[in-house]
Amino acid sequence: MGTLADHIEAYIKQMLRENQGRAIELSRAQLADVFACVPSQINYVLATRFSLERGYIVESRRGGGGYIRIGRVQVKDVRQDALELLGQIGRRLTEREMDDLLARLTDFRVINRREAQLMRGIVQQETTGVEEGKDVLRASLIRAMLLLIMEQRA
Amino acid sequence: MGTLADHIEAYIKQMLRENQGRAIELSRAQLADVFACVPSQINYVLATRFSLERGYIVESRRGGGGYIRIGRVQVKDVRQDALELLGQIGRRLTEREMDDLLARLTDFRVINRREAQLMRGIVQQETTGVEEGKDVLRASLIRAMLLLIMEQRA
DNA sequence: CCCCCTTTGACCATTCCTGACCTTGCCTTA
DNA sequence: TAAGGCAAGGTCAGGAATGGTCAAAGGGGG
Repeated sequence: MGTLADHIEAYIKQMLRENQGRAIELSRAQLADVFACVPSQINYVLATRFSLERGYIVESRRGGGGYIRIGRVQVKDVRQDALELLGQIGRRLTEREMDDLLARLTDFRVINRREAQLMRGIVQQETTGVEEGKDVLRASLIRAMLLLIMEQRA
Repeated sequence: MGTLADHIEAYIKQMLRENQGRAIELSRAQLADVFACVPSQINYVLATRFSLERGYIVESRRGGGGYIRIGRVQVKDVRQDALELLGQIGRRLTEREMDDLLARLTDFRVINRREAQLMRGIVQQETTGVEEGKDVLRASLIRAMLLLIMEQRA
């Protein structure tokens, strides 16, 4: 049930939860030791699961006393933030951008896992077979569905 | 009662039953091995027998640790009619047809007035400025939003 | 015989994991 | 205080493990 990367991701998120969402600090080498993997695997996890698009901020320093600090982007109101993100979706939205957006909204509890999955499924269905403008259609669909969800809950 | 596709379909449905309807996870290559067929046959079965319209959600991931997850969308009987209506939406949907559809759905209390109005607004917003394929986009948007609403209520 | 559903296979795309090599920062010591 | 050493973390490219797509061939019922 999951790759090494998934487990490391879960481990870090657990740490964040235990720290009430405040930023945590860790050592790359130590974490790699915990999971018995090469240190660069940690970078892979950070790059793919804790990107800015997904709502995380990662800073680090090299050299003696080096560290990696992971925090979440601060938002006053998640709903407001979500609306802004929606506004920022341009005319086009790639699959990756959609995944990042949905992951972020899920992490921030704007939508739940099931809704995210469903939206992915619907977009999948509506875009297969479409030749051109897949990204444009995807942007439209995601905007429509998210707006609908958020307005319904307002 | 006969084709390979039918057997694979039955096999997957059996797995779902045994798992009490909770989502199951499988490996495309392994399943193909079980039935001694090419992996893409699995995709065929998924596409033809486990579509959203039929009440299933399929998500997958490629690469190492890849998987295919199949879950059920819960649709109550009340919504079954609506789902059929949805299936009847063709590739295109004029504004007039959309209005008729929303009116019917409102009459049958599948959605309420506010939701109908909201959907109209969103469709309006997403289609203004679009030159070609407005009806196609409208069909897509309405299908997407209705599916979302119906599943949320399941 | 024709049409539609099935089946196959060649080719493609994505994700993960590792290891070699690079950069940065601090500390010790001549 | 300059040089060298040690202690972090960063980059990148490659290989392996999966799943996806699409067009063409196959086959069975009307």
